[in-house]
Amino acid sequence: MTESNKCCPDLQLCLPPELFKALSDPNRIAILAQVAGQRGELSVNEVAGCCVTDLSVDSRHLRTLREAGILSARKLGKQVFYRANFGDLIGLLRNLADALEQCCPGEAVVTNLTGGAARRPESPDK
Amino acid sequence: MTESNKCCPDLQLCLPPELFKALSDPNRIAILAQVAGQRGELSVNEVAGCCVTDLSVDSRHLRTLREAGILSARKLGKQVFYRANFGDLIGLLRNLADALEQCCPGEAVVTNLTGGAARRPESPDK
DNA sequence: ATATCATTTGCATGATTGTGCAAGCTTACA
DNA sequence: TGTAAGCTTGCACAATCATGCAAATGATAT
Repeated sequence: MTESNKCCPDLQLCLPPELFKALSDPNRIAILAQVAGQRGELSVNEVAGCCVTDLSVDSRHLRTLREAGILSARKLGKQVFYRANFGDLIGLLRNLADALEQCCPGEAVVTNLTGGAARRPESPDK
Repeated sequence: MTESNKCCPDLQLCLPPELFKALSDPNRIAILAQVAGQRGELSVNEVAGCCVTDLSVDSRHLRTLREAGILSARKLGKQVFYRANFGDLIGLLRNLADALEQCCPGEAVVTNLTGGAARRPESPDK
């Protein structure tokens, strides 16, 4: 490549692979939805109640989500309570959406306004 | 769990693990940023120019991103041109952010308004 | 047809990951 | 103190994945 990243050189900064990796497992998504769907916080035991996997597995998934900044944890007696870090995650998603939108806006925002002419054949598929 | 997902039972639908898995690799992120940073479209060769990995590897990464709906491809002669599906991705991210925001808004949006009392020690860390 | 360019695919390999079980650790309680 | 509850960690194993090389496919040009 002679010229690279003309219009949004730091788009990569909005796309942390570690975050997406934390969200790339179906069981972790189920756990996240479980925690996020609760008003307050959930203990490891409560979270594990909705999973078919071993409790130790769920504990590890919770740890992964916490280390990714998606959940936060609080120890209370014998139990550890998890809750969703909504604010951080929402902010990150909005930032990412905005960054993508500002990146070559001609392609981004007005997909439906370009009319049928701009439509292209999807997926060569072999 | 006796009761599950009180306030947002279908949050999981906004969190497709396959999409996040496609975004979970640093090299794929670099490729995505490369394609997204371009005004138009990029051939496989052009994309590969910015990567240290083998061209066949980049071809596979592009395929992964295409199958995740993040990129779309168009064959032109011998070459295959990729471009970012900005609209779809932006919409998905915004939907997800909105879903999270509407999910237990007391916890989500006004994190700073709850005062210091609700603050909890982060990360038990062992 | 032959050669060349652009891309994809088959295969092998090393690394990472998700999982379950058992053991360990921390806290609460008798 | 001892015992149990709640959670984490060590270990092993199977599965997935990222990677590079070589071969194959598709398309254009000679």
